Amino acid sequence: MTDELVCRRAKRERIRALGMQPYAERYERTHTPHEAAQLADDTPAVRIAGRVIALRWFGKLAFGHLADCSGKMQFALQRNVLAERFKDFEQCVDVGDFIGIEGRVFTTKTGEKTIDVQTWTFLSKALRNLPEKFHGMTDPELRMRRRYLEMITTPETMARFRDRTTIIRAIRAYLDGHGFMEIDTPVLTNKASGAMATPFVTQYHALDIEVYLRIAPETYLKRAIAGGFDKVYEFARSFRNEGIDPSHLPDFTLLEYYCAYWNYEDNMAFTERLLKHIVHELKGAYDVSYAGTQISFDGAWPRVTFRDLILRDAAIDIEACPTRETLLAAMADKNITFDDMSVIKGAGRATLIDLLYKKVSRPKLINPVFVTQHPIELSPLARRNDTNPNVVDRFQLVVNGWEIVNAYSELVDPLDQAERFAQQAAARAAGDAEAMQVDEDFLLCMEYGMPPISGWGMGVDRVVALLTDTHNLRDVILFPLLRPEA
RNA sequence: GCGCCAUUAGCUCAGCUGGUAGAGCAACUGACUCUUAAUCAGUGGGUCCGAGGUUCAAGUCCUCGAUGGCGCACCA
Repeated sequence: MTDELVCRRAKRERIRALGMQPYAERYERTHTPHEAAQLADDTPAVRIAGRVIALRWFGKLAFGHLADCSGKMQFALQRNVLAERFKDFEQCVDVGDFIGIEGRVFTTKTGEKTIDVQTWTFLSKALRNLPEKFHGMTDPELRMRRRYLEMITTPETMARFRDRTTIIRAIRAYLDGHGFMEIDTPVLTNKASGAMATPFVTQYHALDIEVYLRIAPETYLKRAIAGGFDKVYEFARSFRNEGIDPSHLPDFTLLEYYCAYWNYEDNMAFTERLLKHIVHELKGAYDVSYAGTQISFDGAWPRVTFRDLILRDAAIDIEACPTRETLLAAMADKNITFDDMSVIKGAGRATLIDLLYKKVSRPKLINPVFVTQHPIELSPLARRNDTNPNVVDRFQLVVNGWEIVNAYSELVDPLDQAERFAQQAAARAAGDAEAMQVDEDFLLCMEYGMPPISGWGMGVDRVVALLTDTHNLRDVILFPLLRPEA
């Protein structure tokens, strides 16, 4: 054990010996530190509580700061005011401890509002030192493993998580204000459906079955529409058994909503209004700076089809390439290659289109753009376009090269849905772990009838990262998953 | 999964071509009634990520492993 640990444990006993409780039960506050720092001089009997984050001793005088989530306030201890209790403080209180203080407000020579402590109460002993105050914590592993320390030492971190809550509240308020109803659907499910992703699997002992953590709430929210609700949403914590990187988490917040009688164009219009509102609520403007580039949410957001986008960026017309082979030939003709060419080996035409899009187009989409009319093979739950049966009525909102929103006119034709599931099942049998599982229960629901629907999924963590200029999704969630410490 | 990089005191980091383990902050002792990265004097603190290897000698070089970061791939 280090010196510090030994010493702090000894102080914990000294606190008891002096008749105090090292872990007190409660403390009656009159103000937060932030509020108290606004009070007029000579306001008496101000009581605040918090963590001691700094202490400076001058023999018979000491200054320190007490902080809570509202902010911090300076306090002064004087021996000629506190008498014996001055020495007790010196012997018992360390940076990191929680204390309550009561005193009178004054302003120091340097102009800082300060509480002249008349009495103090020990609240809770910290047995470990806080990280160094000047550099704070920079080791990314420690910052994530002990996020609470980063929160204490880094105000920007606190601000970021406050912004996250502000954004989520604003979204919720907007949806509630537009007639949507927040509902809850299962996390443990029989079928991992609603997206193409590898699920987490676990065992449910009571029913003796395998269950899947949801990868998306989609099919349940649609069941709720079938049941008669016309506008529903859920902030759905979803789980995907895939890699962790700066834009992917195994455990992330997927907001989905569904609205009866809308098509994807109604949905696009609403999406644009919703997101502009959120950006403005948080930033007070429509411009956002991200990693040094300016992103503008202002003006009407462009809408471009998959076909036009690839035509523009790669000079390939995907409609003129109806097969995998013709498309590969066109790509070869334009000298389009991938770092790892093995990815195109087993890829069908639709997957190739998707790869092409991610390679040549998506990284260029910085300001918000709606990308529409995706290949049908990539969209097993989306409604087929009425004029072109090879594409679906779908859009993705792309910002900063990230897919933020994925939406479509929902497929509500049970026979078409059954066919799409069959295609997915075939792909799955052929070894595609991410192909969708057949969800008979969802099909049954659809057979009883669903109205026209358009719905939507949004990566909340990505939106928060974008609006807070955060470059790794693990820094917009408080406690990311890491391997256990050795 | 693959590649590159990192890991030294509680925290932030130095430690060159191999030669007795260092600093700042934090801690401890003392001085100090207006400081705020307080200051000054002194003291203690190390499984140099782990296991092997090369060498007279390894924090340093080599191999394997652990954890983390970044990039690639998969994916929102």
